[in-house]
Amino acid sequence: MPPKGKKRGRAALTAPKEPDFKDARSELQGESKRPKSQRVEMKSLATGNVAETSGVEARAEQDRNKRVHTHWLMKSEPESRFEKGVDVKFGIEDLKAQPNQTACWDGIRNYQARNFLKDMKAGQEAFFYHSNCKEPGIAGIIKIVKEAYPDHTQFEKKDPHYDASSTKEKPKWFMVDIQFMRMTKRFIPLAELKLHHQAHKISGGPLKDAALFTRQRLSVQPLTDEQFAFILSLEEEKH
DNA sequence: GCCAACGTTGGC
DNA sequence: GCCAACGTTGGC
Repeated sequence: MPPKGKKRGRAALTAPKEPDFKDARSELQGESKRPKSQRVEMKSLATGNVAETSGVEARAEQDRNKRVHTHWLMKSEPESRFEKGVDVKFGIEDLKAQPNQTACWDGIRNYQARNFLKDMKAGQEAFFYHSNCKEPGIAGIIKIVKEAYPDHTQFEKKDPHYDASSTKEKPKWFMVDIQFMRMTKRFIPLAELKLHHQAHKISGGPLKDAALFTRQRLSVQPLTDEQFAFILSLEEEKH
């Protein structure tokens, strides 16, 4: 099962300071747009009933455990691009070619994306999204088959995503294993999703606040049940 | 290849 | 702790 991972994803090559977890919380509820004072209050509410634990990390983990993200969208690049001499290409066809059609999702070096990886539960489904390519959009459906564990590439000096500031005792970056489920019945282009997003902003439809548009650069993002179902329904349309 | 969006860094 | 400069993401 443990797949041999392929390099993928784009991420900061530098090693940023440990982040601010509050911004990673409740993105879909638009919490980050609240005034600071309100955010602080929510934070203490969220942590007030956990007297035992302390520390930003532990609280953030508990906050995440309360969240109910059921579906995901994961971006990967299907066309060759070299990062520190290494090709980071990993399209859905590359996933299909892996042993067991399974791979580890390594190379994520953004805290918010990492936190979403940690939220993932085995069995949950995600869209496999092709980014930074001729035609960006959703190509297929994958399933989480192994929950978050340390990303080994952070310790490998030659890896484009090596992070000198991380230790095996306290790894900074995590990955999950995912397995190919199926191609979508047709490729669903970003341009089409964007049209729905625009329409839904007016009608109040499910893509109104989809992270794909509101968190433009996030490479691992949650979808609500409604968003996932809506996008799936687009498969049936003729184009 | 351009460049808007946006996350991170570091000076103050 | 603010915020300008910088670097990356990723569509077009």
